[in-house]
Amino acid sequence: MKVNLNQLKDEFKRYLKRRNMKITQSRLDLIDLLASYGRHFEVEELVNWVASRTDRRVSRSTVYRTIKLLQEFGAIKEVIKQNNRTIYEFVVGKPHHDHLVCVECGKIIEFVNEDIENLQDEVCREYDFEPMNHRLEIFGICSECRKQT
Amino acid sequence: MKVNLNQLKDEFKRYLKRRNMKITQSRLDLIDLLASYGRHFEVEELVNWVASRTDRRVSRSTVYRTIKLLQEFGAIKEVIKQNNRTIYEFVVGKPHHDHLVCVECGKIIEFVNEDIENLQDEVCREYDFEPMNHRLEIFGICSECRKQT
DNA sequence: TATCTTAATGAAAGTCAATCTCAATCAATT
DNA sequence: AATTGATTGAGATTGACTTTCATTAAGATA
Ligand SMILES: [Mn+2]
Ligand SMILES: [Mn+2]
Ligand SMILES: [Zn+2]
Ligand SMILES: [Zn+2]
Repeated sequence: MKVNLNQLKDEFKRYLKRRNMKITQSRLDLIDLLASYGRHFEVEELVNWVASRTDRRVSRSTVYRTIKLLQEFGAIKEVIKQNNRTIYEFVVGKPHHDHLVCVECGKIIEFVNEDIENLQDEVCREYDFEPMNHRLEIFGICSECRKQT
Repeated sequence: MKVNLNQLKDEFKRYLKRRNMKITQSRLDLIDLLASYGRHFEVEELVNWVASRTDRRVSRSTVYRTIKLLQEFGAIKEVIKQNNRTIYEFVVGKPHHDHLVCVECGKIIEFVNEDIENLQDEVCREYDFEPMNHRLEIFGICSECRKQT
């Protein structure tokens, strides 16, 4: 699914205004970068990536702060928590999905399953629980890793 | 579901033997303690709890090492990963289940849903992925917290 | 039982992701 | 342009977890 970046940035600007926050260059740069990044990422990875683009420096602090902000805005999500590491994903324009994680090679497989989603909603209704977000991680061994001896 | 503690400990002892590991007092103490603990827990909580039982000291290092060992043995599982904290559960004698987590009050609600489990297996088959374990966390607001204000 | 081998332990140091502090800077309003 | 207040960067700090290594204890052997 294609996203209109300008439209996204406008929404983000409005979001910042609503929260009495300032529209800074760092924030716009990061949303730009993330929109084009195209894979799951860790924060430290992003810090280095931003640092390698010499045209503008964004500190580690700001990257962490902006990641949190973009989560609240809804543009990114924590999708995998494993070994004290957090893997994020830019989700704008992507339908919701969950993940299979190979514990051997680290490969991440995405899957969409509406039936599971619906059953989750049913469970929440049963417990009068208002779901905000969820994370389903299935850890195991991918087919390629199983082939190797 | 009731578990026979002695039987569990015997299995654990055999498990240790198989791995050429020693049956130590710390290890037996911890499995004893966990079997009677009866709620979700964090490691630090356990460290303190063990420390408060003055009859025997078990160091933080040993608690961490044993937690990992008991995970491999299959007696405990990481069930919630939130805000850089890990919540564990003693699972012997409990049917598999997943969790609703209230982001307001921290309450944890357990639920069992065979349909979701089966659909997960289907997804894994579809991707030729061999699942080892999974974690489904649904974050939201519980009914009590929604009532307030 | 005494002896021997080797794994386990505890205390402290180390690691690493994430957060905090605070002076300097920048956005936005007037 | 001046003012106000949020944001930033650098480095310090936190907190969960791991590692190191000298000492202790399990358990095999005689
Ligand atoms: Mn994904
Ligand atoms: Mn549980
Ligand atoms: Zn793999
Ligand atoms: Zn609640």
